[in-house]
Amino acid sequence: MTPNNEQAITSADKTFFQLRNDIVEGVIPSGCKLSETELSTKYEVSRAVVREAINRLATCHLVERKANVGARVVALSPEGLVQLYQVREALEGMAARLAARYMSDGEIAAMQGLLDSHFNKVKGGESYYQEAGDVDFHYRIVTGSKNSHLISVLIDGLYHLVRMYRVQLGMAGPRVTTAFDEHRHIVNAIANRDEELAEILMRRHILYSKNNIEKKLNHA
Amino acid sequence: MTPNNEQAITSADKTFFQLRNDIVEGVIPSGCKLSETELSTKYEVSRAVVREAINRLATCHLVERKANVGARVVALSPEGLVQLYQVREALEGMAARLAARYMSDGEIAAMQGLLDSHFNKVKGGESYYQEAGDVDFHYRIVTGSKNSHLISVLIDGLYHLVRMYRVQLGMAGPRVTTAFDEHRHIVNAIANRDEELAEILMRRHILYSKNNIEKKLNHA
DNA sequence: TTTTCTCATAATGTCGACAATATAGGCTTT
DNA sequence: AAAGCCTATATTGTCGACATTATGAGAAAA
Repeated sequence: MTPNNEQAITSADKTFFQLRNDIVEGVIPSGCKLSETELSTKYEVSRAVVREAINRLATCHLVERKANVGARVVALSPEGLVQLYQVREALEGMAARLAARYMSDGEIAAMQGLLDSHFNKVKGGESYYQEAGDVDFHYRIVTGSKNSHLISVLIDGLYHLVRMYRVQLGMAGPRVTTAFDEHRHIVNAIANRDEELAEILMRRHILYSKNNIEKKLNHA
Repeated sequence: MTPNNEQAITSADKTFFQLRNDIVEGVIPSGCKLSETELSTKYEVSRAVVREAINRLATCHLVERKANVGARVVALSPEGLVQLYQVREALEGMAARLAARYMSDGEIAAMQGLLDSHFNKVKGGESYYQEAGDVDFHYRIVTGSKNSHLISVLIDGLYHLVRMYRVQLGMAGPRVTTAFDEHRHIVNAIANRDEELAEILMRRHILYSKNNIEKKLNHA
């Protein structure tokens, strides 16, 4: 799953996390209307809490809100997926560039070690680690950029949408070993402090990933 | 001012716009604590609407919220400005690329006309049009990308922070004619449907702009 | 039968009150 | 006098009730 280092303080936090998970996992289906009263009875909290949770979901682009009408879970579409990956390409490309500039030698070494361990596990046939490893890799690059805007937009926002597409469109997909090679090349560029190359490789990595998903969509 | 095509439906909308403007313009100073009770009496609305407004400000990164403590207006810093422009470079670069791909011939022609009229007005000495023209130009590129994520992150989010830095650090600045040339080159690339060049030029344009601001900050 | 208007209903928006939490100031203790 | 604890107070978090708005069913008119 997603590494959950965010912890719920208030009741609204908890409700937000639960709702977000239910939406990403498809328990609450795409396009579904979110009734405040209904959810408040279901989750056993007041409407104010549900309202705040829904507002936060809206900032993640997981739901869309209309004044005096209500909120609906975002509709998944091929165009939406393309747009999502266009933004990922821009932001994560920059994140890789900044990671090459700002990550400490220790952080880079840790990331290299991570790749090794994931590679061994995947080689041993544990397909679970493919997804988890990919997620972990991208998280480290983004946080390595030390850019608070990049971190919040990607980790608090877009990544949940990415996961939603993956889960609901059944993206377990191959592309395992090739993706690993791409990860390895990116980390090498970062280790060499080659900002330009790191950005280019990350952008191509995401572009390939998008093409792969699009191909599946069209075949289905 | 900012072209305000967003209209307030609910009371929370109105309060949000007022608060946002007061923060950007510095009426509520950077770093200031936002008391819910205080603001609710000042703006003559209930605490619930102030709360919702503050939450929305938090999603714009104009205030920072801590559970059980409250919200403070974001602190402006040289590092924050650098990070802001790093993200702008990535996102607006991609926006220019997509604008070259998706903008209609009519939209491009309109943008060229806009540049002409702004050039004439600035040549006539109306310095107000420098800022307004720059804002308008960047808005058109972003909306021209037809990418809803780019549009919302930039226009609903980062641009208000950009304006806040401009206003409060006194960025009226020269760089008028050179910026105009850069705008012209970018539009030409878009008109030629040269995605690669449009992105590169936009990124350099924003990079120059950042360097210019940094220079001023260091001199002050 | 189709269209339009009206109204009932159910949802969202707003409000004031209460509960839970953080913080500052004073008090005790060493 | 300094440090730590504790209480008073003010702020945020949560709640249920009321106000306002959108929407669909049904009646009336063409």
